[in-house]
Amino acid sequence: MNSLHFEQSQCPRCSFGVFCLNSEIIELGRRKRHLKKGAILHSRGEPFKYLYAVKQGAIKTCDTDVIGNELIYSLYFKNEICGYDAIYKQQYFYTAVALVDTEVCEIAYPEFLELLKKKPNLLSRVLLLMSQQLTWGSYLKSATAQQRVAAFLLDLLQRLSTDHSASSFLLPMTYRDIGNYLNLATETISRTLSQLKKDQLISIENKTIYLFEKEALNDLAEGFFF
Amino acid sequence: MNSLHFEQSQCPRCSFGVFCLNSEIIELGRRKRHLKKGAILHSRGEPFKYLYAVKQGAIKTCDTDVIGNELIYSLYFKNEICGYDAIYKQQYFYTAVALVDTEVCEIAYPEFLELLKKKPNLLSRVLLLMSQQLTWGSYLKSATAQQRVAAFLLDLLQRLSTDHSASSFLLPMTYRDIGNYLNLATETISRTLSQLKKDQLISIENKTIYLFEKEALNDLAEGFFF
DNA sequence: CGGCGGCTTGAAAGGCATCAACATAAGTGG
DNA sequence: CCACTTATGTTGATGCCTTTCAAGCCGCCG
Repeated sequence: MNSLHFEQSQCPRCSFGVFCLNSEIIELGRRKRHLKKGAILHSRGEPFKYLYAVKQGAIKTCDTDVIGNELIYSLYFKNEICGYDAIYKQQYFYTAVALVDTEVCEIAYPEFLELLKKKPNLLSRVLLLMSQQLTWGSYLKSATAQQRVAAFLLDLLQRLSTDHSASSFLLPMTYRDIGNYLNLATETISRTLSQLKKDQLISIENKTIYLFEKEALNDLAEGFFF
Repeated sequence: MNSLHFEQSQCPRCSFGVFCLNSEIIELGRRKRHLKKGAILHSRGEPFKYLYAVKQGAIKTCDTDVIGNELIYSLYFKNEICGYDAIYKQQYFYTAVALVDTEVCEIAYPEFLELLKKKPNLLSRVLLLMSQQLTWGSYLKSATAQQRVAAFLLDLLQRLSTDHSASSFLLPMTYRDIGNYLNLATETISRTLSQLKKDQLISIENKTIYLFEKEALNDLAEGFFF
């Protein structure tokens, strides 16, 4: 689909995908943190020190509004880097929480920056990946619940599966989380997924979601993918 | 408010704000383009060649869905850089259109990258500004029309005014554009603004919007600013 | 086994979209 | 400069989608 997938297979030694270049980053990110489900990686407003590379599991960045509702701003899965948004204010912009048991690598920003200055190839890749994050969640602008859910499913499939032909993934979050991410009530998520099941586009067993009709889902999502 | 405003005054010779460093960028961006209101800067899917620094005016990046409705993904004003999202796919992710008569500078990406490799200080700044763009539009996740409109007004005030104490700005777009950006109907924008006028929080003369009660607006916006 | 969180389904309420009509402003051509 | 045309903004009435509230079921973990 794009250049990223090709390059992800380059380095079999770690899970950093394109971000790994001659293992420098591995050295930088050698300090691992293990987070239990629900554990806080960092809180909003804390001084920014580390980027975090997700090696296993899933992270949400979120915030709670005045009424106490949670809003999820971004999701980060395996091989994705979390924390770029904190560079600007030198504070974490959101609170980051583990959605499931998760393993991350700390990447100290000053060292990261030094490395970028020394390694031009790495710089190109980092800009590439930051650019990618600017395009994330574009489907959140779509109007109806069905559009957003369909696009979300295709997004997750792409980001959670290792090979292109995959058509199922393990959902690493609750319906409430999905709702908080898509700006929809939990009940709406449930109802929309039920409808998609009834229409034979997907099936769900426990936490595994199968996407039978990716083309049809993409039509519903108004062509955000493919 | 943050480090950015301080540094914006460093270079009086151009409008690049923090992005300007010892004038290298000026050299890179010396090719200007003048766009009439409504003119297309680039279309979705075109090969990515240039970043664009907005020197005057305003740019929207948008797309039209299946039904023909326009969706606006980002807005770029004076001193802001447009096009980072195209790095990832090496194609422009959205169509960019001038909202008013606009002047931009072309920055060829290969040269830009070379310059970054040579100038570490510039690199830090670029990462800072890309980081900032990751935080843009976070208020689009808020629930009600009033919240989104209030946050939008504060956002525009901050980005369109040169000094902190300003409390008015010239709206460089139509209500339809605002609606397409906030995912609200034109009529809803009109009604919401009318209500804010009635509540004495703002006033509007022609295209100039005055924000009398920034604190109150911020309360409505659920604290996205200040 | 009990309790709690997560999921499902129904009914009702509310906010925003849509449609329509009109008012006003902006742009165009004579 | 004015008349005409088009785009933009305003206001009201109606309907629909999603939220909210409520009740019940299921699965998981202590």
